[in-house]
Amino acid sequence: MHAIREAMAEMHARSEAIPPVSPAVESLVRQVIAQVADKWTMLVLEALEERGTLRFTEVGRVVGGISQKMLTKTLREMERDGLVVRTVHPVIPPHVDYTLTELGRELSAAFCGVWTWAETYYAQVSAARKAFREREEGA
Amino acid sequence: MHAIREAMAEMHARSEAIPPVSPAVESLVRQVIAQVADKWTMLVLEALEERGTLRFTEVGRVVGGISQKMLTKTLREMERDGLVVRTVHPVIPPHVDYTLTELGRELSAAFCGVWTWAETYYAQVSAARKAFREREEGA
DNA sequence: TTTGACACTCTCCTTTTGGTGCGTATGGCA
DNA sequence: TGCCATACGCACCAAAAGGAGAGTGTCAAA
Repeated sequence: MHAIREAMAEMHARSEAIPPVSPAVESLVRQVIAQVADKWTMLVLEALEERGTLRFTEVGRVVGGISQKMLTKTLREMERDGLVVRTVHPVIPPHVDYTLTELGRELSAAFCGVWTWAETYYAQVSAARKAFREREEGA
Repeated sequence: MHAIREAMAEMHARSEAIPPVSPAVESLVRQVIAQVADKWTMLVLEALEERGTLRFTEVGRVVGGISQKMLTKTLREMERDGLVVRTVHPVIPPHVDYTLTELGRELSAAFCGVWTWAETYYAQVSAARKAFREREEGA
């Protein structure tokens, strides 16, 4: 009855022994990856990379299709992680702008490969999806 | 009263004019990015990249901390997108194994930069987070 | 005869994600 | 006098993500 439970428990237990680097580092890296490999983060990163400094609404416009709530949240997290600098000009109406830090620019460069992959292979991905759909419809 | 509504509407309308490439391609690329830039997808990709062919439970063990449900879902999506090949050996107990396709290997290579970034800069990210926490506690 | 193994599927439940719409401060403009 | 603009915060709600646990089918070993 509890076969799966035990199997999964063992799976998790044994997985501790597998990582080649220290588990603490591995965990941190995964945490960073999980938060950084976010759709909006990638999009904002790209917007700031190719446009330089932008204001709040400008980021939204360039990214496109993002709600104010998610824009705020994404920018806050990026600021917290040291990817962007938030500069507030105390004027009325408020003026805030966002710029990538060196860390942010490095990350953007790292993601460049993924963008290139997507642009190079998106046609192959759609083809694969189409074939998959047809296979399961035929079944 | 409807200032925000109008601002956002205009934001979305104008955003159509900004992308440098065709909007259809842009949309597809974003779709691909959004699905591929997923935590579990990245982790499974890496597991298969460095271990070669793996069975279902082996993938789970190597990735670590993933539920069966998410493992199934992630592998199915990757199969659908042409990133992995799923081979069923009709024996009992069942034996299914997963291997990266060329497309999958290319994507894995593309993500390599992000992994490197995370490993290189995770310490800077934690430092940034710590500084951020202290700043907001002090405020 | 019971049990375990694999690779799932299904249901139930909680957590997270994300959208909408409202409120806010205040100097400048009509 | 009163509305507009910016960059949010907050409350409410729907949808999706994700985890836990049980069930499945069949054969071989205990």
